Amino acid sequence: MPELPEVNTFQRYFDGTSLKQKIQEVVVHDDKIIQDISGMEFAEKLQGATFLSSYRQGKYLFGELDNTHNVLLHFGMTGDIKYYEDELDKPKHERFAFIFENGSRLGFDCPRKFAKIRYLEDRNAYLERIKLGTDALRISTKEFLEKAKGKKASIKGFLLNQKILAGVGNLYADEVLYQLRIHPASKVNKLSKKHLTNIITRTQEILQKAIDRTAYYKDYPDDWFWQWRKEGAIAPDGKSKIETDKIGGRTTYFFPKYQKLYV
DNA sequence: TGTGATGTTGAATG
DNA sequence: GCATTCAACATCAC
Repeated sequence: MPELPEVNTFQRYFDGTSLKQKIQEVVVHDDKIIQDISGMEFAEKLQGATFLSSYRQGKYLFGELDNTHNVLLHFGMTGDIKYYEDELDKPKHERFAFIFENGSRLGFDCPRKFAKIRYLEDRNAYLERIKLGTDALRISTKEFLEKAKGKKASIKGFLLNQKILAGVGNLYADEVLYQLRIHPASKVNKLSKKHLTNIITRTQEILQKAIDRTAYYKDYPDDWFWQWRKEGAIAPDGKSKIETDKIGGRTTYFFPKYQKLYV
């Protein structure tokens, strides 16, 4: 699920449900995804605290507490949050939940347990330490071009690198390169300044449109790539067949006849 | 039944 | 030292 538009949608949901209510208790069913401290310590730190606001950078969502500390929610591949009152609505793979004073809960669901939850006293120090890149929606063309300079990596791998820009994942990277007819294995240093400018501009347009549609794929424009992004697909021109390859470490879908390779 | 998945990390490699 | 690649993590669905 969660790339930048999905996490942005989670953020709105979090803001709309979980701010400004005191956390009465935290229940932890499985503390595998809680980093550095035990589930019990996590619960103790949060008991009695209140989320006042949130901050998102790329796929990283931070709940900002009234004591200036932060809770980092990173959703991994299968993380999700759900606010509910009735126990019957508890998500199937809930790993922990905040219980608020009004009795409602914010449950964190995660079947695959690749999510990472952290209690952070100093958010900026953490971001500095992991060298998380500028948010993909906020990066300037200038900074993007600067970071691209001399890079020999594939454009796909470059876009996926969260230290370069934060927020683009496997699906949206394929989407951008399809829309611009650029082969994902093209080398960054073989792409023109014009290409690179188009890439960052189109990336931002796509992410923004996805956000406007609350990351709900069925509402995306008809000509977007995601619906062809599967084995056996035939391009809209009715001729070229889809191909998959491992590029930038991830399974990549593209139309080799339609997307030009620059190497 | 085996395979791969909307992600990240640290170790290995060049 | 730097840039880049790859296996590993845990579970589920096709």
